[in-house]
Amino acid sequence: MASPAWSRKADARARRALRLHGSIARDLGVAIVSGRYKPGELLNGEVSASDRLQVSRGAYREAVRILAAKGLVESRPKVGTRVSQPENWHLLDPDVLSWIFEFEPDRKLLVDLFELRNIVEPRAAALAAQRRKPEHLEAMERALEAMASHTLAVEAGRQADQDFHAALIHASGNAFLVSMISGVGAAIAWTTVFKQRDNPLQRDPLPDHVRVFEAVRAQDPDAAHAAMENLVDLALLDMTEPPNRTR
Amino acid sequence: MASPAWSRKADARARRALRLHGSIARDLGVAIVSGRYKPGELLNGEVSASDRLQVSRGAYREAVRILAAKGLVESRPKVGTRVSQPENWHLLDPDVLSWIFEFEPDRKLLVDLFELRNIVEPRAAALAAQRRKPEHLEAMERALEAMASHTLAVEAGRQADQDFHAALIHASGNAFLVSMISGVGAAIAWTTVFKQRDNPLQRDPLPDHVRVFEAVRAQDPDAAHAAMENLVDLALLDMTEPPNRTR
DNA sequence: TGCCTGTAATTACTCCGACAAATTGATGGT
DNA sequence: ACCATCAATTTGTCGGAGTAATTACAGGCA
Repeated sequence: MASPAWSRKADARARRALRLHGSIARDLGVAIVSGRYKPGELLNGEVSASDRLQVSRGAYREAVRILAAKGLVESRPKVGTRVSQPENWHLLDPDVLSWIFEFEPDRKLLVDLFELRNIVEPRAAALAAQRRKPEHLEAMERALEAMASHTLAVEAGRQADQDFHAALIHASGNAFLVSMISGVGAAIAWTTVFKQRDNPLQRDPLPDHVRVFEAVRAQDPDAAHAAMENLVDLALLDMTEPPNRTR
Repeated sequence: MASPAWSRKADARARRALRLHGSIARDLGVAIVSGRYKPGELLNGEVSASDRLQVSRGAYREAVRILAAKGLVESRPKVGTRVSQPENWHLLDPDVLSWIFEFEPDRKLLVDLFELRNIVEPRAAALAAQRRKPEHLEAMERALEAMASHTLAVEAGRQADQDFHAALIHASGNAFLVSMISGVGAAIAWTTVFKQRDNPLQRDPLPDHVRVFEAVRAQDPDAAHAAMENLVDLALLDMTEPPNRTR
């Protein structure tokens, strides 16, 4: 729970970048999604809360506005600000997603996320195979090359992985898919950090990606669908396989 | 609690419910998603903007925080608050969705939304067929009865339609699907209002829903998938068929 | 010329203190 | 017992003042 020394500086930098109200929102947000504030629970009044946090009432109010915009809380005059029921949370909001997977790799939610990915990405790949334009192929190819030269163990490699999926989704031409997957991809990449640290991946994920790319380039929707389904399934296995069963 | 009609009074009530900062956020939000403020454009400074709107800087700032939380704008010191690129908008946020479809039934986005629904809902129905519990079946059955007694022309009927889909998604057991479809369903229901007004639906959508329900009750994933796919396809046809080609 | 550094100006950010509005719960009257 | 009214509490709104950060420009240096 104590933040390691290496992260203290990064924390401070992040806090400044988030502008106080943002960092307050983040702190309250993780407290909510991690269950420290339970649904239905009433937060402290604005005056006492802002006083306890040593910030002005305005800054605290802006933080609450952010959380309310993401469906985490609801404030009403006279009654106060209470934590919303989880079914009202905007789980696909990139910030909420990051707050969830930043500290709490909850098993159920992780499985649900991959289930969603398994539903959406194969179909997106099929659409991409039908609609992809030359620039999409170029972007995907660049990402594949970057994945080949780096690895998932380093930041650049994970970024390339994200870039590949992002380019593919863009090629699908559906604005909602683009909006959804950008945040989901970031959350998955975040969990990959832990995964790589605890139980480094042996299998090379590059061939799976190449197969998807080939199918998209060949304008074969069914093959793209199958290849992407296979990729996501394997990724889930990689993520959930028991830690370090060396043998 | 049916809203009698669009009235000035209802608007005023809604404004009060949104608490000024919420109504400002809504106004700015629709202005952005409708293109009146273009991506990359710089909004007026806080002082001039709040002065022009005749509100305090605090209220305006809270509105901007809401929009920033939904990815519509980005504000930085010294440069100001600028409209984000559309690919950064949180399109699946319920508020953003409602702002988009409240005034601008953009053809492309509507098709994209149904495409998303076509991807997600059949698979969700299949999952529901595997995981549904008695309470889910009861909720779906109640919704079907309500759909039968009312019609899509009245608010109660549309609500029942939404309830049916919501119950089915809940039965899928995937938290992210639940979070996504709640807002999507509301947006689609909103477009249905226009649709019903301009070109009333002849076909009775109830049998399609019943087929989905039967498949889920029978725990037949494939049948549920097919029935739901058929339902969504027909719904899109109903929505996009040429207006009033009576003959 | 080209790059680097320091500085100034602009803008959002934060704070403070006060009052208004709304809703709940109690209180009093019928 | 019921209804209307009032008071208290909490969020909502307001205005102004000062702070911090970032850009852009100017100047020095190679």
